[in-house]
Amino acid sequence: MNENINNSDLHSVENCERVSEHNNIVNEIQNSMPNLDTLFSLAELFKVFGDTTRIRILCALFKKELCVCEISEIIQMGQSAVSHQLRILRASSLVRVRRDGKSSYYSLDDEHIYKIFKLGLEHILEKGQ
Amino acid sequence: MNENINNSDLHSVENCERVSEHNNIVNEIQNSMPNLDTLFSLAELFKVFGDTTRIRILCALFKKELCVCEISEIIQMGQSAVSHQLRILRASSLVRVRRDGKSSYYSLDDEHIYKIFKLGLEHILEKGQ
DNA sequence: TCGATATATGAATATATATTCATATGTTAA
DNA sequence: TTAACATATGAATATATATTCATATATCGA
Repeated sequence: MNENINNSDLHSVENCERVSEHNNIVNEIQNSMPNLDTLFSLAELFKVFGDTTRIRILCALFKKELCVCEISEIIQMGQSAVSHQLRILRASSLVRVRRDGKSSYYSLDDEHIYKIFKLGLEHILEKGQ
Repeated sequence: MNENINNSDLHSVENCERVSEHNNIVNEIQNSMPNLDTLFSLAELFKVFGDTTRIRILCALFKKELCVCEISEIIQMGQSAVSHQLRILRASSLVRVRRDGKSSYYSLDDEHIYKIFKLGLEHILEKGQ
């Protein structure tokens, strides 16, 4: 958790050199920013994308709906690990499940995923990894 | 690190019920996926977005170039913490620095950031946080 | 040069989290 | 109902990482 904002721990960074502008700039930008809850949720979402196993699962699901054991084989990871990660993806509404007999079939639950994925790829292609 | 793929540790998930299709599906999708290095880099990139402090820094920089002590005040975090996070943002080519006298001025280094940010916001608005 | 300011960074610590193991739950077929 | 299969999940462990503290580096003015 990185939400432990503790003013008393802050170093005494009062004002830097551009004194007159300084406070105006700080206030202006503070007011323009989304509230902390929103930014926290946003970070939580990207955290879900920030794991190779989950990225690989999402990427596999771009093609088609898959059951857990198929995902497990495709990305060469144990069933348990895959299930745990699918739970996280479910909790973020990135995938949905459909039960059919003994199997659970997972599919993407959001049209933003592919776009985010693609923008990320463009960034690393341009800037290098 | 989550790259320790160890086949010998995998459970004996050989085939699920749809036996005939199974191997074809697995192969087809494995072939369609970007290589592991690319997906690893992609996860690394999103990991950078997956922290509230860094998201707040990026969000502050949407408005204008800022020096470290301004960022520190805007997001109400210590100078050291901010510097550490800026280093990570720099390493991912998400921000760039310009030195001017005693201050370092940071700005966004990528036009994808805002788009990714926006898509993420759309997701949490639709799906709830 | 010296002191003040701004930033950067190594080390330590606390916290978060991914994987594994063991096992529970749920489903189907015999 | 029992056995086999598919998936889910709690607990433990190992690893990663965010923040803080102390301190180093860099720039400027007196």
